Amino acid sequence: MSEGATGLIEAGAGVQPQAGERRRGIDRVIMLFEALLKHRAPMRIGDIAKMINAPRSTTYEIVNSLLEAEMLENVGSEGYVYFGRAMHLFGWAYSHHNAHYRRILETLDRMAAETGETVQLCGLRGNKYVVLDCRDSPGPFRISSDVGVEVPIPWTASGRLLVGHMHETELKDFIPAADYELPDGRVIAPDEFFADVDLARRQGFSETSALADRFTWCMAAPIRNSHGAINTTLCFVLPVDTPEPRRNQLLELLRERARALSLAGS
Amino acid sequence: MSEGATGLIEAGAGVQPQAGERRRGIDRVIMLFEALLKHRAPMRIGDIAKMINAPRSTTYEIVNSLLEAEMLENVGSEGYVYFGRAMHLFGWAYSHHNAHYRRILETLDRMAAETGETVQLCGLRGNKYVVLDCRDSPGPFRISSDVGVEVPIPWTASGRLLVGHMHETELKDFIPAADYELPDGRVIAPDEFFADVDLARRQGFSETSALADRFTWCMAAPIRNSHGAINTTLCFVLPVDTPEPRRNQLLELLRERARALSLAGS
DNA sequence: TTAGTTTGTCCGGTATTCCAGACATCATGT
DNA sequence: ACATGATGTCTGGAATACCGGACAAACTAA
Repeated sequence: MSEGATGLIEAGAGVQPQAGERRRGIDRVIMLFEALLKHRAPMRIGDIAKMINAPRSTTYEIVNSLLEAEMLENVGSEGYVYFGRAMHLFGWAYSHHNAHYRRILETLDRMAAETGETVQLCGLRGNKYVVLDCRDSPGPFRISSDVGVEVPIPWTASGRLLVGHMHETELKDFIPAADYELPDGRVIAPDEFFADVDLARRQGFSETSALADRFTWCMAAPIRNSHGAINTTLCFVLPVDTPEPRRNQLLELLRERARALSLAGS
Repeated sequence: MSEGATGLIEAGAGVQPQAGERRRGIDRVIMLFEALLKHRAPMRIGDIAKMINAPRSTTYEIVNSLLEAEMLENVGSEGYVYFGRAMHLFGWAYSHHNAHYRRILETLDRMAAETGETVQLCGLRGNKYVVLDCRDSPGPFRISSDVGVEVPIPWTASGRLLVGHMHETELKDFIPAADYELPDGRVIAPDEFFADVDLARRQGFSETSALADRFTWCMAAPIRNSHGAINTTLCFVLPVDTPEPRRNQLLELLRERARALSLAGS
């Protein structure tokens, strides 16, 4: 247990400043992109070098190659770089290459329009939960900037569904111990979490209230791929004080749409 | 003149099968992504190797690295790979990192909803024109799959605006001679094109009818960045037989919205 | 001014990546 | 049955990509 699982993510920024290790250009590139994603804002080359723990000269060379390929882009007056136009095209290609994903995005649009609530598409990335796309409620000010930000699985309703295929022993290895601690300091008992996962699997949806955030009620329903596995979830993010009848109505809609998007019958 | 400009794009697929040339991993990665984008569908590793002219063993190693980073993804039963989830997140980060781009996308949504027509956001990529994003008209069946596909500049209305900052001599070097030939075999006289570019610059918009496609009328208006340069264009794609009054009305809307999105006053 | 920090570029050497090729499997066709 | 071709893995060796470090220039602070 403990945190053996994090060992997989050796590219994690910052840690292990062990010097003198030569690495491949490809690996540097991957680390660079993940660092940029984590930072979520343009960075200067020197800072990138520090963040991915690479020599400055190497970083310059890599960044220049990527700039030329438009995978990175100069932003602002001097020295800052961020993702470039090519990335946008690659990402667009990813999200439209199959009819399935396109249908999911259309559903997202429709649900947001019909209900006026915040709708999200969620998935896993390594051993963390991420929002893959979202449509924000026009009402409350809730900025849609958390797409791609990694969040501990136990903090989320979707997370409980997305790990539904794992046994308890696997889960213990998979989820870092630190991830059971909520942002406000409370700690979720792992056994309680495992029970939640089990419940979510049996009832085919998951709800959390005031978990990662004291003011939100989250509900998630699974989208299954052609093998019946859960790749992504559909998810409503509601104000906690949403009246129960409306919650039930929305949950019904959510489950129906998620079922319609799933590829395999039971 | 002739086609000296294409020399810049040495990563262009297929050509120059000269063997025995060692290349950096980074360059292989870039070529791989561009090949995938051009192909617009999942590919097998062996075919990728041929397409980017790399040794098979090298290609396997690179692909596996990228798979692990989720920049590529296995698709289908066996052996096919395409862009992965990480690409989607990187691309999302690109298109949302600044308020400007977000406003552009919202405008795209609004214009599509208001008019029911096909709206596109266009830009340059190297010496080609590309659609960066689009909202399709619900009416005619026009599939929105041309985002990211490179098209010769002279085929498009937007292209005439996007090269407006260049002198005639620059343009001659910049645009490959072959790009003046339309898909149906007609050839645009370069001088005529230069005159079009000049006209577009002076009147602040550009229109083409039945150019790249016999059945469409395109109109484009420039979005200027804070330096007054034209980075992207907003564009309507209409049926050629759209009545003139409506065309004028749409053109007015287009110019107004594009102006509102531009950052610098004149 | 001086001293300190950061940026961008360049260069020589070596640790390593990338390449060529072999090999076992599997699929397909005749 | 055999022949053909593609897939995925592995290995040794040589070309070179990456690294450390130096350098000039620009910027800041006192």
